[in-house]
Amino acid sequence: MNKAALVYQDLLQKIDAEVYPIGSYLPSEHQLCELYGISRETGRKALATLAEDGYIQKIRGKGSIVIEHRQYEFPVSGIVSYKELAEKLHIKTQNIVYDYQPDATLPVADFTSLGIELTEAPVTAIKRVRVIDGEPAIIDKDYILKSVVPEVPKQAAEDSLYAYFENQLGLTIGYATKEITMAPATDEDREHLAISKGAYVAVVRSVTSLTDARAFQYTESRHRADRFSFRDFARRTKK
Amino acid sequence: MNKAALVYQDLLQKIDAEVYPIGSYLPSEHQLCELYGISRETGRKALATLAEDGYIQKIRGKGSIVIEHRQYEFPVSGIVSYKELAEKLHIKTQNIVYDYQPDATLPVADFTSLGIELTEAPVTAIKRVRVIDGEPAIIDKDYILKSVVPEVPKQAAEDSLYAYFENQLGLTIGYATKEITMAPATDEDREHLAISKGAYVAVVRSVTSLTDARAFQYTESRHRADRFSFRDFARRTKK
DNA sequence: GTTGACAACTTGTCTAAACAAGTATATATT
DNA sequence: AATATATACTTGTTTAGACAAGTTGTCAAC
Repeated sequence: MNKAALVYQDLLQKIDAEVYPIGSYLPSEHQLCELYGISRETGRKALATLAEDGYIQKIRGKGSIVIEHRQYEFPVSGIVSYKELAEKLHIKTQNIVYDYQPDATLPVADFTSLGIELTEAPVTAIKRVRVIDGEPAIIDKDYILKSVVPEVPKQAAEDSLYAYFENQLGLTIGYATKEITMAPATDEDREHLAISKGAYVAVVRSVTSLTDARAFQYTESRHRADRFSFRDFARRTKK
Repeated sequence: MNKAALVYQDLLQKIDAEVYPIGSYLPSEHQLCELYGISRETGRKALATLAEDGYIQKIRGKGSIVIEHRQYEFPVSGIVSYKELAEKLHIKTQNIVYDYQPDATLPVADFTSLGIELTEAPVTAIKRVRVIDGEPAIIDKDYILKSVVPEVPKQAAEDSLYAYFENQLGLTIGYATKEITMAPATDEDREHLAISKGAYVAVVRSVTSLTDARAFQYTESRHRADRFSFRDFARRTKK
């Protein structure tokens, strides 16, 4: 890990431990240089990341003040795998694969020189129910491009897809785009989420890409309304 | 504006104009130095911001590739004022203030040395209906701390609160935390949003702070389910 | 007491340089 | 033909320094 990331971690840990409580100021950039034996720019990078993640607010002429930061809330926030979150929050969760299609196809947008073209691409299609504290809360429908991941063992889906991609295959996830909407529950939703007729679900559609910019996974998550929560931190930027 | 921001804008404009289409590479960092007469670190800052905002993906050893970027979708994304979004998307919108309380109070969390204390703080309370293309779509309930903004004219609420804070008062908005949940529609929702019994609404609660880290505004937005959409771009970070 | 200038802090911006590390291509070797 | 190697690109990390600009307290002048 690089120096800036190490300083970031150390400062974050001290913020969590209230060595630097909410409302207090972190050491100045010059002090960070001496404390950690780093250059100012390196310290500034650590501070910039803390600001980006919503832990501090930098104030010119004054310093970096620790601001209130709400922890991750289940189940959608940033791009963290379901299992990582569950472990972080010490929640009992279960993963039931109720549909597994190793040889399906999916229409995929292809960016050719002249506009967008739709082509049928081979995918592995997986449907899962996420059970939280004994109650079914989320349906996940995953479609994984075979051109990037030739096969996805059923066992990987029952455990953690992210762990399989990153630890087993050595792929590195880069970024994802997400869209959240609301929709009336379908028959499939009602069956697996145990909800009544006329109820609504939160639908989260996302496309995940690797660090080399290859999009390889499309996911549709359907959440029970009473269990759904999404938290976000945004900065006002004038550009 | 600083050099990095100027380069950011110029590159972004060229991405939009497809001088650098999706899938192509931007000029290398060394080339940016010559093109814009800047140092490498300055160019890297522009690129880092483009990556943060989801326009490019940097690949070590290769370059910065332009990736697909979905435009803002109405109505919640980042921290942009309602009016700014409406103008950007050329949407006909109307702003009806149906409740205006210049002298209300709100329980506010106070972070003392020993835990959190709730105190009643004087606020201006405003309730508005956002009408999009002739249809009521959102209810906004705003509570603005009088200790920061002594008074909010009704006219400002009918126009744009952000414009009033930033242009009239010279305040600079820094950041906001948001939480999205779903809830059954209340009588108030049904009355102003013209929806039927048993329907659901998307609830967006947010706290907005200034750049000096003073939280000064609490907002609860209630969206008609069929009009609600939220888009997000997230990077996978290993820390 | 109030004001104003100053000094000493803070963060913001920008530069030039060096080295590490990943990618791609041409070239020589087998 | 296949393989290894050199090398010329790319981005990633880190440093040391300079100057700009916002904040705060001190102190002299009024």
